[in-house]
Amino acid sequence: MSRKAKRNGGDDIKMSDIARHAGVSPMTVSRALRAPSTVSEKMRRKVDAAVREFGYLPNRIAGSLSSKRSNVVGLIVPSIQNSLYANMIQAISDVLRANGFHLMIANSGHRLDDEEALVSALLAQRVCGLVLHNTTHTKGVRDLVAKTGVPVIETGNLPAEPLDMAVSYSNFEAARAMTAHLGRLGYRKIGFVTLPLRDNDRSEERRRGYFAALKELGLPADPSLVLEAPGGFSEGGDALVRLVQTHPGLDAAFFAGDVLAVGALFECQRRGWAVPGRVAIASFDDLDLLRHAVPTVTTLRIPRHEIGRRSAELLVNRLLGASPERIRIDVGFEIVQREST
Amino acid sequence: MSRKAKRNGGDDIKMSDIARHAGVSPMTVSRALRAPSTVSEKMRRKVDAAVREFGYLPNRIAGSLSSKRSNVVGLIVPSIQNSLYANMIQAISDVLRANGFHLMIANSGHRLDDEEALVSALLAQRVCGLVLHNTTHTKGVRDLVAKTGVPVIETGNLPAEPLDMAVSYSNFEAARAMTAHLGRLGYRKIGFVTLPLRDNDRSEERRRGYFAALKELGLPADPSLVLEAPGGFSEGGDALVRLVQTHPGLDAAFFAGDVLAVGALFECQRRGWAVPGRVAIASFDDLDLLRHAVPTVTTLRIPRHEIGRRSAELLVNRLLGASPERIRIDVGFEIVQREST
DNA sequence: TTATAGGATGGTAGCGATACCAAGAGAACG
DNA sequence: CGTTCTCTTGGTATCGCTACCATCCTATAA
Repeated sequence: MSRKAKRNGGDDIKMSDIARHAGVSPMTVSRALRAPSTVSEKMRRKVDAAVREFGYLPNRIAGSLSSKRSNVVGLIVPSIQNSLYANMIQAISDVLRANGFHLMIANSGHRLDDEEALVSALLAQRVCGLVLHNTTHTKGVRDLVAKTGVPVIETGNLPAEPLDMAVSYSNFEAARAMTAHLGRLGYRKIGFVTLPLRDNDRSEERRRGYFAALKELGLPADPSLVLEAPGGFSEGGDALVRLVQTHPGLDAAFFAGDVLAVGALFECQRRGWAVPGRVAIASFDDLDLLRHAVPTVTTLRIPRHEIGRRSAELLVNRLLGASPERIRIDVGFEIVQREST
Repeated sequence: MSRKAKRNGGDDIKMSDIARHAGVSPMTVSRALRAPSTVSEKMRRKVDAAVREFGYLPNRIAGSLSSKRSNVVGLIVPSIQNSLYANMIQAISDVLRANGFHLMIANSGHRLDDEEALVSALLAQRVCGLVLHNTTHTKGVRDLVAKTGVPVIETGNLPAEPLDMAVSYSNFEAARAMTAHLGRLGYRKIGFVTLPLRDNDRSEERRRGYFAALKELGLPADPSLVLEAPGGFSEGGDALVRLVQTHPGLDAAFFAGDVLAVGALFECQRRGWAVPGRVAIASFDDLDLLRHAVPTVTTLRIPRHEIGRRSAELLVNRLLGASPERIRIDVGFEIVQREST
């Protein structure tokens, strides 16, 4: 009673069966299915008829082995449970599907070692391309990528030296721009709440951007204005409360994660703190929610969908024959000024 | 310059190479990797050394073809862009990974024809199991599943007659329970806002549940109290406003989608309508957001994570040898009474 | 000691498709 | 009318691994 027994529900029609029943050679069946234009009308009709009659499903595993070509792309995200990745995944999935590719998804849980294990596993499955939502990798990952030569897209941040291709925005620039924006609006005591920094280059970059902007604004860099919080609504609220308590003069808070920002906003509503009267709130990433909350929340719009789309397009082009070259695309970002600041 | 050329970054070490370098037969390598206990300590060490030296990655495509066994499970969801599926996907992904399986994800965009095309495609990839977030299928899907005999999990709703295995809650019962709950709280004019009904048995079931509850409560079934809205915050707000305008006596609104409910809540905040003073709001699905919004929102807690986990567990058990049997698991739901009602 | 079982290895034959080359059938040409 | 060229079609040899069976070796029993 192996898995095998289960898979064969008694059918398992193969190409040679179709060929026999259609009165043609297996090669003709193969061609009729993959490149109909190379086969005469008559043959194609015979094959199509037999395929329909038996409900034949070509075995892509065999096809891939034989052609040394696969149509599955691997994607590794830190967490599936995050709507921010969802937009990107959707876009990738759509572009791939339109080009006959499939998507294998795995999540690394923000752990670099797990990323390496997953890259290995996906490569063993012989994926034809890889999308990594991460730009710092273990040596193992770099070696594997180099050795196998699979096309790789890195995203989530703009690496100085991409493994292969990168499509992203700069977390550093985005955080800097938002902080500068707050400064321009007249805020002088700006708190910063970051997601965990460990194993996460994105968070680290954002924090650097925040400090860079403070410097440019001529504001003091006060480390006690920076709080690290795990994701979640409550954590955002808690962080804001702590900041306000330790810094009575705080006039704005920049949250490097949209859920944190919304959590903070709710906390303000609960406590009756006017936003932005008592404290201004700025967020990172344009969650739909932020446009509808009361007040609406100032944030950075990151073109997540575009990132996904362009990543998949680059990958597909390469798989379809484009010559390999290091590409680094900066999709940029946009500050969306709303009521909360 | 085929894709092939790209894939061979110059390496492509195969099992026989490892065997040669380790001074053993290919079969021993195969066994050392897949069932180390069937190989002597000495052999295993030789093999491991060679594997590490060359950075050998077994070719699972070849393995699958040869063994007629695959370790990839296919998942089809209506849309990836929905945090509600995200919880389930995460759970599935985790369980599968812990058992050495991988996940191929596709989205049907709520179109049954697309679902069929995807089932075909995934079956052609020879996935060893299928999870469908949908319980009404085309004949084509039913035939394919029957013919190939792949284990299938249906979820998203409790089908009367599952294709194979089903893990879900009852949309009908859930909607009925919430409507009854509102009735018990004393609300008498309860609006209902549903997601699009077309090709979506879940929405349809929820609506039936709403009407069933009204009947039990002895309340009139007024079709004009039911509004169909595409998903989205704005649509939720719009729907509520329309309901209130056409039914001045409306005292509660039940939204069959969490985003709609939150949109309505924001609209109330904007208009200064007290919730639940002016109108009570109830939601479907326990988005984290609802627990933190102001006011917190009464809703139905659907154990999405558990659904994913149990689905994957059932699948894995079957793949590991459990005998096939129709299984239908009702994971239930829970009413979470909060401030909004 | 010889017989016998059982565990560890190796050899061989596929898995179901595709690549590549050879062969046959017409069409176009001088 | 034969030759060359192009378009279709078919045969054969893999692709890289695993199933299955044969073989061998060592340990235990008789």
